[in-house]
Amino acid sequence: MQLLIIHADEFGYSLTGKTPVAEEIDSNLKDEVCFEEPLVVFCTVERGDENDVADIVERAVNAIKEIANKLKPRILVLYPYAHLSSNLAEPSSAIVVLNALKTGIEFFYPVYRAPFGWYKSFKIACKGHPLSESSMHIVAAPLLKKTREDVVKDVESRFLILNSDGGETAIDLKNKDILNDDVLKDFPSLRKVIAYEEFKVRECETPPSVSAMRRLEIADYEENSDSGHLRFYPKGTLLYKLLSGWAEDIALNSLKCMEIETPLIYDWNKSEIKGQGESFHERHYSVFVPDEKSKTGGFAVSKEFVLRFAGDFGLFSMLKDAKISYKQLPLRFYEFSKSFRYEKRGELSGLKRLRSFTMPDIHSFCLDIEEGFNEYQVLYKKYADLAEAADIEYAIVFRIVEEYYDKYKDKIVELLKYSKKPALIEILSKMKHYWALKHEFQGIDSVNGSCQLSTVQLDVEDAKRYGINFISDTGEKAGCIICHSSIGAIERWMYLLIEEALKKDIPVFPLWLSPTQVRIIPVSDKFVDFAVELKENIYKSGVRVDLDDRDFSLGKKIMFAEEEWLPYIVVVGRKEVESGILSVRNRYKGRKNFNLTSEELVKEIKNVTKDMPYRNLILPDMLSKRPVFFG
RNA sequence: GCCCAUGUGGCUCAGUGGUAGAGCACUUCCUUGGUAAGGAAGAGGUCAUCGGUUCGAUCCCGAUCAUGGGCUCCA
Repeated sequence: MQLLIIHADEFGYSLTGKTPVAEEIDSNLKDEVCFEEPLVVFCTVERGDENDVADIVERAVNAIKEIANKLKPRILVLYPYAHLSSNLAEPSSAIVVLNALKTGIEFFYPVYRAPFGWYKSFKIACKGHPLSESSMHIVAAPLLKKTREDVVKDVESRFLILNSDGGETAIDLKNKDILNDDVLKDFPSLRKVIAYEEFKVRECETPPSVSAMRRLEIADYEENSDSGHLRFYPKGTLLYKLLSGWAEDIALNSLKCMEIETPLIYDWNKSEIKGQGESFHERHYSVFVPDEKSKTGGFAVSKEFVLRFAGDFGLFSMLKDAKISYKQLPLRFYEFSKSFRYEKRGELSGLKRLRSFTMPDIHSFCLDIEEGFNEYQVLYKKYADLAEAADIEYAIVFRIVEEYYDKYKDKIVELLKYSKKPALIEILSKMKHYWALKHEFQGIDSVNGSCQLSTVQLDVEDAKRYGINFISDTGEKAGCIICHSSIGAIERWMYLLIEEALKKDIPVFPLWLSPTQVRIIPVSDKFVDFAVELKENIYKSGVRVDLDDRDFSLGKKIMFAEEEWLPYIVVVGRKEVESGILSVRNRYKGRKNFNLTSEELVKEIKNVTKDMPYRNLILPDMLSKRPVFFG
């Protein structure tokens, strides 16, 4: 809310016509009014003010009261004035706020409110003394966290385990013995998540991926950046691109989402941005811009931007302005976006917890809960497919408001059937956040820690809050049901892929994600020509293949390949040149050697990686041409 | 942010109140090999940074920064 307050000798206005948003006024009211010795409060209600009318009004009333007490005007004139801000509230909510403000002021001062939405001509004679003019920007308190805690205080939750056959077992999370209960005996992954998330059981070990990500030349710390911003070497970049490619494929080819791209920085002075920031505990990066008017340099005081801390801003802002008909629903959008959160120093951890991370987000805007739930199921299944394809350990946790659980339990069971897993269900006595229902796939690392990957949230409130409406079949505005979802941060997938590999005796990535799929090692440089030809042939079939042409002994080159977790190692020498049969070491089969032709090898690889994204190698395929990034 | 631990060549680590050492990697040479380390030589370090104590600090003390763990928070 923006206020311009003027202490005047005289103030008068007359109505000259209606604007399209004019409020109805009492016909008895005079068209022309004049006040002596008033305090005129020009007031602009801004978008976001309606979120917490009581708070914003209280603040405005206090500010006005403070000035009025000093100046002792005869009357206060509350004058709706749209021109103090470029970020106006909806007219209907502006009227609500203005009326509340009038009521608030009436308690201590006589007040007159000019009509909203009329063209008016006005005359004002400002007194001109130092206190006679002031302006102020009233924003809601940064108290959201507290108020949320207050809201959450009387939300009760209970937990149960829901099986894919619909069977329920209530569990008491006050009692740690549940971890050894028979209910969890057959579901070790779910047990780990409950232990880690609910009982805070910690192994106090460093996840081995923290050093492995560097040793494998996937990711590394970047000393010239801030903590929590990593650099990715070519192998890490390939992993990242493959995972992103998968996310994109789901979004664009399978779900036919519209893809958008929105800014990375947003105006911190906009109330909707600030409002969200507060719910993230103001853990954002601030971006200041140079003050162009300043001759001595420095930053513009009036401008502050934030690096976005979630992916929703751009999309929501775009849709707020869009004209949407019920006939177009559901609408699906995809955005691949980097988010920035200024996490506390001690919260950062390898690839698990970063200050910048990448989220491929899918949002579906739906007609009603039914349609929302259909979308929910579609998204859930896609994300479950990825978790299976990436071959990582995960468990499912649902969080649901009681009434929705009663109504939609069957649909959840359907999803659990699809996943062939049970889930931990948290049932909330009432709404705690904007969602009525959400689930998380909790990935599990090699030290029994867990972290959230994919999530889908059925949001029944935000559309109203952000003004995302569609026109219904009766021609009225209605709020959408929003399905928020993300496959999860790409960096976290990388984290869990490395962790999952390290749980095994012979660590290895899934073939479709292996930076190099086949390594060819000539026995000596006499066989390099043959090896190059073989490499070219395999490469043409769409397999990531490279060739170790360095001057190391055979044994050493094998060792290097093993340390890189190479899935297939092909040694070529005189025997292979003569017979055309390759000796292939297969890491998925206990590093045993098999005799295959190159066609059979390609066929096997193609078969295993069927339907998965593919990208070419993004490193030189001759190892002698590759720099050593680490070690 | 708080508590604990760590910081020595590109990597993994020894070591000492009198300014440093190994293995690997790197460069050059020899070796032309059959499934986890063939051989030799060379080059590489203000011992995280800044202060303090000391005749003298990489070592002792303090602060800062970075990394890991716990709390808190979270995708």
